[in-house]
Amino acid sequence: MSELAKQYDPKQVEEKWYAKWMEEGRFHNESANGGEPFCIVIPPPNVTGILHMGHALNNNIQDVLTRVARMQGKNTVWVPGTDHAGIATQNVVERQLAKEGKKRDDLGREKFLERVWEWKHEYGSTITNQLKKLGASCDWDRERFTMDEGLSDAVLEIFCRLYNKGLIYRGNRIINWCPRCETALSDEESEHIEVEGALYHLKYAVKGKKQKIVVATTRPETMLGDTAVAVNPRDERYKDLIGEMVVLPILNREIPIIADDYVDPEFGTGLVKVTPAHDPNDFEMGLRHDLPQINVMTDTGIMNENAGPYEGLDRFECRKQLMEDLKSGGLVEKVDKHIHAVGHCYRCDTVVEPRLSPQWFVKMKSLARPAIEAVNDGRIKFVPERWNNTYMNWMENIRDWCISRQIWWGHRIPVFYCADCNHEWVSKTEPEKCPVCSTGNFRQDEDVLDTWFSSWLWPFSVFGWPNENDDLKFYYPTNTLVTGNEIIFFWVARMIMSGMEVLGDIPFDTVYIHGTVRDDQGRKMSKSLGNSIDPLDIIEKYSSDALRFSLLMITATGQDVYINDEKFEIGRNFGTKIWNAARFMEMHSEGFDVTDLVFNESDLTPDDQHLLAKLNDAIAAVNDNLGRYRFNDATLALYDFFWHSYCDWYLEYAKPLLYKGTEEQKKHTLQVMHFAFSTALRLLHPFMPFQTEELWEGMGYNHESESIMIAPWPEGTVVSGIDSSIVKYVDGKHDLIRIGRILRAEYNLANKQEAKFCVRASNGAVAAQIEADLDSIMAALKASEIDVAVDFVPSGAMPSGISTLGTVYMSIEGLVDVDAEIEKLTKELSEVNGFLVGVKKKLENPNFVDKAPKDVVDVQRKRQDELIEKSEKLRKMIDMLKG
RNA sequence: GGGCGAUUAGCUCAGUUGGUUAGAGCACUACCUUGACAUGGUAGGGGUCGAAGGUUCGAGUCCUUUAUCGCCCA
Repeated sequence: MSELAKQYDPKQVEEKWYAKWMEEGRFHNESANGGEPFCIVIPPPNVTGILHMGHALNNNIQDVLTRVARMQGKNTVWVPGTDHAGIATQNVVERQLAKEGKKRDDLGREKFLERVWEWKHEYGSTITNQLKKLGASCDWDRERFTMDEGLSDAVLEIFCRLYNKGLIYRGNRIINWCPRCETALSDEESEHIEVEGALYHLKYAVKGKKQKIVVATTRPETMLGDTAVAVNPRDERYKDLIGEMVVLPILNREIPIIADDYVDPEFGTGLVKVTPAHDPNDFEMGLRHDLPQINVMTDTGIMNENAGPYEGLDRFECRKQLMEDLKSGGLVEKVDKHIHAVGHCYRCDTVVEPRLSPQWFVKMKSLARPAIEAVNDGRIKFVPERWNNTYMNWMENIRDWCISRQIWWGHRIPVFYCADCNHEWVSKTEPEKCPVCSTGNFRQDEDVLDTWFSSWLWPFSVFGWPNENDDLKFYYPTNTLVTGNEIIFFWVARMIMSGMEVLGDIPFDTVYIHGTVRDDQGRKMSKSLGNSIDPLDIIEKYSSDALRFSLLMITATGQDVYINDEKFEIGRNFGTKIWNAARFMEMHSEGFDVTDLVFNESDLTPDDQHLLAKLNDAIAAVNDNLGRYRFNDATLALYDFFWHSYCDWYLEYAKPLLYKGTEEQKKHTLQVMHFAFSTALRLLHPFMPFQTEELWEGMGYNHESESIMIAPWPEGTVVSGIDSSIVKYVDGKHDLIRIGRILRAEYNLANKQEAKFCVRASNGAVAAQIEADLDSIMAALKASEIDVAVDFVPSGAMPSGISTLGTVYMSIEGLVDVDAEIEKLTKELSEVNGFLVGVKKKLENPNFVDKAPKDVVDVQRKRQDELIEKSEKLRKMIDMLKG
């Protein structure tokens, strides 16, 4: 046993152990080692990312699951990695270039990609290094990156397979376009945010009539691309207008009034403008009515030549200018405030422009079917279960996935076009010639794939798919996927689909969805709000263990977590408590052999049994709660055991034995203590890996296993032969001690003052139990003497309280100067009564009650109640003393 | 508009299948530097469980209605 520092120094300890674990290869495993597999794949963070509290929570949970499985002896692998975050990373490097006054086009595609790789090599491991600070026991030998050769191969492979199956196609459709990133986005990447906009009511003239009609729109600038006006065919108001032409203001284009069921007669005026090139519904309508599609904007959101006089204006500038022009032409009926959800780019927050554009899509319907079944029949379980609904709802209404992006950083679409014969084909490798006409005159598609098109393969691509191999066979399907709700659609659902499609099997059996980490006002942590709490700061200030333990303790299953700095004191204080308990044991363990913790069960005292029963309970609680992903309850059980059962009760019980007991008693007590402590330490390890390892070594428990990481995980009942009636007796004893302490507190006995107690036990058996156990009770109560009798009758000044084992009396004779106490209390009583008279007088005065502010009156009422109570208490005490 | 979640102590939250007196941490009050620990100990105050109705021997928990807040989808 080495000597424990008086104060625990987490910084040095945490660094030391992580390095050592790495060095000893404790995180690594492989299929060849056999056994029962346990595997988690990390939700790969953005390579541009820096660790935030959400990551901390997410990885904490994964690490707990991983460490438990490892201790259970499973062949455990937690695969780490990052994704290449196409748009985000490209943005970062473009910003870098901008500082040099350059654009990506200045470099060209190849040179630009070199720059991105340079950036990746320099900064790309920021987040993985931060994960190490958390204590994440990832198998770093298996670290993957979605742009790695192997994973890129998987992407091309699946693309070709789906293309050849007809599940990938190119189509000219309305997609979400980010004018800042200049790329298409998938529906999921356009975040709907409620904004206060306006509903503009515009007047269009009906051709050949004096009549003007009014259409309502939220995006007036798209009017320039209108090719029809639509009404509901059943709308009586406009029946006569169907088939007429209207003249589009400004451009004076003549467009028809059409009838379509899509139009909601209740919305706006019941007349809507139709812009097939800029709205998905209008697009559909346009197809039904064979309308022209007029795109009025460029890639960067500038009005194009179709916008007539507005060409060259930014879309929002155009909106302003156009409205002014219409207003001065008397063509605006009104402008109403209107709150609506507007799509924003999830990478740069720019307002997304729905826009007609040729893009690549994945047909999702047939992929979704087996994925729906897998969840429906319970092969994949969501925890909490309610996320099933979210998943199902999305899956059952799934739309095709736009996978092409007009950026450079990513997997280039492996589609080739022949310039001579127009043949289009896919190839994983760079082709030499057109397979149809053999010309070398062909080109590859310029676009790259959505980043999620690589991460949806993650559970098997990390194991080398499409190459068949033992690791893939052994670890797939993986076990638990741990993630936040915000990527159920982006990632979780798609992984299930790809897994079912490619391997015909689920990618994981459980999806645990944890909550979002928020600040203490419930706001999402964000850089722009400046309310982020950096996990690294918390580690610096408290410790990684404290961060981990606190975070799990305050995170109820699936609920959002509200945090502030102070919450992490929970974990720090808990760590300190355990450290000091260990130091206490160490102080008394000189000459004690920690390798011999086998005690004779028949020698167990009531308190021993009570402690060991609580240990059994804690083991059951931790295992049960982990099984149900109730991490907060698991940590609470540990907290309660260490702090209350172990420190508050057992350690205090042990003190007299260790200080004054016989050698036999000392040895026995230490055996029980070390047994319980080392067992509980193992139970705590997944939650506080560093400190538990430090203590495992410091206390000398490493004779059992070199590292606590691989010590056996406590399961089931670790001590048998515990008599539940004795455990119940000790509960009663604790209650009795509590009552005794209340008496001491009520009479203000100083700590050092010993008091005489009497217990009228509820029956003879209990009396005998107490008699046999008197020393420990006397120590806990600082009693000079305890009389135990079933028929005790108090005499003199003996206040009492009722405990489950019987009535407890405390003699205050000699301890309290009765006369002086009576005098003191009487004085206090008259003072209280004086106040009471004053308050009553006030409250009986109707002027006061009616005219004074309610708050003030309430304060006085409350004060009256308090004074009455106090007065009665004092009178009782005085009577007792006079008694 | 549809779906989901939340509403319990001053604050942040637990409360599982309906079951004794509704718990924890923080904060607060009093006392305590005793021999592990003041990042601590002992004791204490603090709740009409958002509102209304219903089912039940019994409701924080189940049902209905409703209010407020948040999230997702359209």
